[in-house]
Amino acid sequence: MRQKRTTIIDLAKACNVSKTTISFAFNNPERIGKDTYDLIMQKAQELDYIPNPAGRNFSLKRKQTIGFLLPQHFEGTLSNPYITQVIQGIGNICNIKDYTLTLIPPFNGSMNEAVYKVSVDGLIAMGINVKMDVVESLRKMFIPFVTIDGRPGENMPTININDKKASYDLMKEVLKRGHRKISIVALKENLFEKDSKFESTTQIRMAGFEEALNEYNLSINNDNIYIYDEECYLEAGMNVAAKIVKDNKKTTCIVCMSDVIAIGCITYLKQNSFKVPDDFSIVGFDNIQTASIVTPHLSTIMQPSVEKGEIAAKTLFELIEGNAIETLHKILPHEFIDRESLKDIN
Amino acid sequence: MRQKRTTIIDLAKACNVSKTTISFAFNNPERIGKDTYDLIMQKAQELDYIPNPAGRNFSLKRKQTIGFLLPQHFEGTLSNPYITQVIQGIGNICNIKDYTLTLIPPFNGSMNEAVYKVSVDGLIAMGINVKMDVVESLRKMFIPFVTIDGRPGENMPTININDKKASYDLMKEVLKRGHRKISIVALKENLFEKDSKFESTTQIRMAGFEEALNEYNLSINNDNIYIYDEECYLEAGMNVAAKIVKDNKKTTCIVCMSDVIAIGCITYLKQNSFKVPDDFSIVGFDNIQTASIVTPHLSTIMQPSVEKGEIAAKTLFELIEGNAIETLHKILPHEFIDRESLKDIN
DNA sequence: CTGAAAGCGCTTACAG
DNA sequence: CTGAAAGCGCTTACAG
Repeated sequence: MRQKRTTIIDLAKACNVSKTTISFAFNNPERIGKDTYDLIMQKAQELDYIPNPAGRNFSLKRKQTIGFLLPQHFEGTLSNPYITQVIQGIGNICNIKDYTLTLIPPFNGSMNEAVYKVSVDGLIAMGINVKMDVVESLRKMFIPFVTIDGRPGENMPTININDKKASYDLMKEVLKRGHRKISIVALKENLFEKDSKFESTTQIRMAGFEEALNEYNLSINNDNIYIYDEECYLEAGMNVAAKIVKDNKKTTCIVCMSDVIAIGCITYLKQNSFKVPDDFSIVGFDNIQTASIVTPHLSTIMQPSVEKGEIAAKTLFELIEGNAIETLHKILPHEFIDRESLKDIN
Repeated sequence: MRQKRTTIIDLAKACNVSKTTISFAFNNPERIGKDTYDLIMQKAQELDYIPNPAGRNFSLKRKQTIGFLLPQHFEGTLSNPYITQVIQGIGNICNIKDYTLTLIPPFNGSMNEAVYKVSVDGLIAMGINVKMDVVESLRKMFIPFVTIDGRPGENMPTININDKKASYDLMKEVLKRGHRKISIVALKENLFEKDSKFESTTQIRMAGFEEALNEYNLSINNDNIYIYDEECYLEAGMNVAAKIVKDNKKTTCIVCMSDVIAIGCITYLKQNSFKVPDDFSIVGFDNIQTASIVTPHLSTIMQPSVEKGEIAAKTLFELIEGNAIETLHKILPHEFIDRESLKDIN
């Protein structure tokens, strides 16, 4: 076996033709003579020549890949089925376009550094805001991008559900069923959102909760409403349930901003001989598959995660191909799914 | 705002220096004078210059990304938590190396075509065999690669558990508890394995099952053992459970090659008022997180999925960096996890 | 401390 | 039908 990969020059020499002709053989065979073509293909076989996509892509000023900016490191991102499903959706479109999907973790904690070093035709991010550094970098680099669960801003395509309404709907259900002592488990803000000057999804959902609470003369600062912040892991859900039990505030319902956390709560409570929903009602957010597997089945807000990814990717490809996009800020439907974990205590 | 991305040439002109100097400013600032450096940085700001990683990478003959060859399209791959965890493991190492991870779906159904078009420093694949086309292509392209759950072959690093022993252990437990009428749900072979001349993980696990069965004077062809092939989806698990019920062969235990399928079975059976494990015992394979969430908790074979990914990635980076690797074929430990879904019927 | 030039592996407008 | 040459955006050995 040879020592280095065969290049177009090696093959050109071996065939006594120019690089141009080799290139044509592989990309526009109709432009060259049959004999030349046959010779080239035969020699290509002999020399194990496979055109190097890196060279081709560089010359064509494209990358044949789009990027997905992970909101956190891999472990924190891929352990959340909601995000995994968004990635599935993006992937479905990549499949159609024969593109690959580059997963981009923060480079030593910084999204912006990651963006600097990355080579993609376009980018999808979660939860970014027009005013963030990343957005400015992306613009300087002329990299098209769209954001999922980010705040709509000028000239930045976004895909969202109506988070405020969704969380309002969720809390409203909880209140309708008679719950007045409520523990809210919010999402710890991610890397993008650390900067408190930006409105985050967490904050928006809080506003939705508040609106529903107000209708019942309650508010987030009320003595009966308790707030917890957690990372989005099953274990975090178990820990927060332990805290809630220990705090002993007579909470009747735990409202989580994520199914993963809600399922963690259920798991902990069951392990510790509490009855769900008799001792504690629990609701979640996202409607991941496990929500309908866990016992009791989790009542939650369904959001179309795969579709979010698909629409984001479709939009991104429009941008990459230089086409106009119909709607800059797309809002997808959500729905309260009533299963077993929310009890009517009226 | 300008119309095109600023290049090194634009900046060189604006600063009245050579491209070399610009390049040094960004990569070896100690090699140039302070004044020149300051000027360059200031102009870079003004002109929104960010070095183009595509150019840099191409020049350096690297890609700063490794690839993961998806065994199927995105949806089928990412909906399996086992694979998602392998990807997490790979990602953990990418994080350390400041590399991105490129997910590569088959290009119109062909892994080989995908490989042809892709530009990565190295590749991790699942379930490939030395004799496959992909392997030959990868070699022609001088792309280092390692395979997870593939058949060990010369000069191809592999990461596996001992699948034969693991499935033997699993079946042995089932038999020890008195089960004699057993339905086995095998994995439908994936793209890589379609070619029946290659030994697949499915086949190896079957051999492990057989070995245990033989010890009890049973065999796969025995009248009491029923074989089903299914894709690795929850829905497929539900369907196969329906079939098993309908076939009415007095099966007492369903042995699945994947937790996803096993959980699908449980879900179906519960929905249809069967008791697990009283009416049917069920065991799985992988030990995904949901295995300990579903009721009854699933007894299964644990395999270290995240670690598989991590070791694969570490090995790949050794290859990329031209270092020697200690063990060509790594075998990781597995373990039978006894939970609630396998009943002793002795 | 700085620059001219060659090179990374291709594509393609242009000429013949 | 085929080729010489310029170009994609950088890096770097070499010279001064």
